[in-house]
Amino acid sequence: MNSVRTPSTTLVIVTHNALPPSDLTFWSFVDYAVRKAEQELPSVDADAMRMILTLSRAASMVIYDLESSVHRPRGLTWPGFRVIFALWLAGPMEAKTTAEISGMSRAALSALLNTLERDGLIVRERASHDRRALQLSLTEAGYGAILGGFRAHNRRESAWAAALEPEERQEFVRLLNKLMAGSTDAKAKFRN
Amino acid sequence: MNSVRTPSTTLVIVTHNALPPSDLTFWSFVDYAVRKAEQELPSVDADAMRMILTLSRAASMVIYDLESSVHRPRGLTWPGFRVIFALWLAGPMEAKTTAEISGMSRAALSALLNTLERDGLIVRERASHDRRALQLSLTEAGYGAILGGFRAHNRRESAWAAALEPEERQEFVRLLNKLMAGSTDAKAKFRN
DNA sequence: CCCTTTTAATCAAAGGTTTGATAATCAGAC
DNA sequence: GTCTGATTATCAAACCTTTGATTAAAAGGG
Repeated sequence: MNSVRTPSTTLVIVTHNALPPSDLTFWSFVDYAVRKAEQELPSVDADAMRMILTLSRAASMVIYDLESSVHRPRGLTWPGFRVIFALWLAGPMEAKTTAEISGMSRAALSALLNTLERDGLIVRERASHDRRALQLSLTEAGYGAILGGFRAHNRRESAWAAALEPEERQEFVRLLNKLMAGSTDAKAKFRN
Repeated sequence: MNSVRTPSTTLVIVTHNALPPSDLTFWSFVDYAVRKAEQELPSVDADAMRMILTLSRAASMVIYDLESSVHRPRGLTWPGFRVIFALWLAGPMEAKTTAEISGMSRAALSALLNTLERDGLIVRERASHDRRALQLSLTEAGYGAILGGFRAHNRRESAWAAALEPEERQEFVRLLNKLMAGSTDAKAKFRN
């Protein structure tokens, strides 16, 4: 276990990258995992692994913070926020479009709309030109919810963004855009 | 609607940032949303908004691709993968630690373990030193699943990472780390 | 040693997601 | 016009997540 105990001192021998699993955190695990995977599986693409693991965990932490500190206290879930956010900025639109721009499948949106409609935030109406289609729009309450919710949301975004210099933020966005631009090459699978 | 039709041509007048909502995609909505929010709410911190929106959507796309193209076809969900991935690299450990490093609450892990145990991928055992605690470990099947699953996962990570130059990947990871380092300043809320 | 507090895990209810099926409507071919 | 195939929305089952109890065991103070 790399530790030697005497009556008065504890000597810990840290070998390159040891860190007892019980001291790992969600974030420090990234480093640990990449090193361990390289030992375990020499053929691993460690740079790619580190990049994607770091990206997914960072996003997870930011989103968890926004949802739990801003939206849940106001009675909204993260997906619920995404939907009324889209309706706020893009205006009334067909459900199909809402699903696309808020990043969920048509089936997931269907279920989510039951809650949003019950809570009086949105209205479902049959489209006039196509009787299959649904037209979605915000109610007054929905408009109020997104206005207040987004203000608080954006304040929290500011707090996060303050960790980077303005030029770093710009470079960061550029890199994310470049990464996504390559998604077609990577033949990535997208939502229905 | 900014478009004029003649018998032989269609002239589209693109005013700075118009784009009918029905043509928006999950990704192009980022740009649209930031511009629209600036009009709608002049006090918005647009840089922070763009940064966090871009981050969350990029991560969502990458994760959706990995889950739907790699893990679901192999019978694993994304959270299920995260758990056996952690057990693979950090070795047998207490459930509390597994929850922390795989990024879920203890309650969520409890539910997830029912599935993983039923599928024969992990074993739950009572810890000897503390009869409240659970000791988790991979079964042979679990080990096989993560080995094959991670190889495919890492190949897909490589495909994504190929969009950036090596130095860009490094800078990208540096920026993500800096962003997370600031999370304490931002007083972010973390999972239980 | 007993009592209180803390900690580990689970349960319960409500909600959101996935995949795969079903019902209704539209669009194009004949 | 009618039939066939595509499109829109919903449903159903299985699963994961959240918050807020509850149960059981350990830790600490008197």
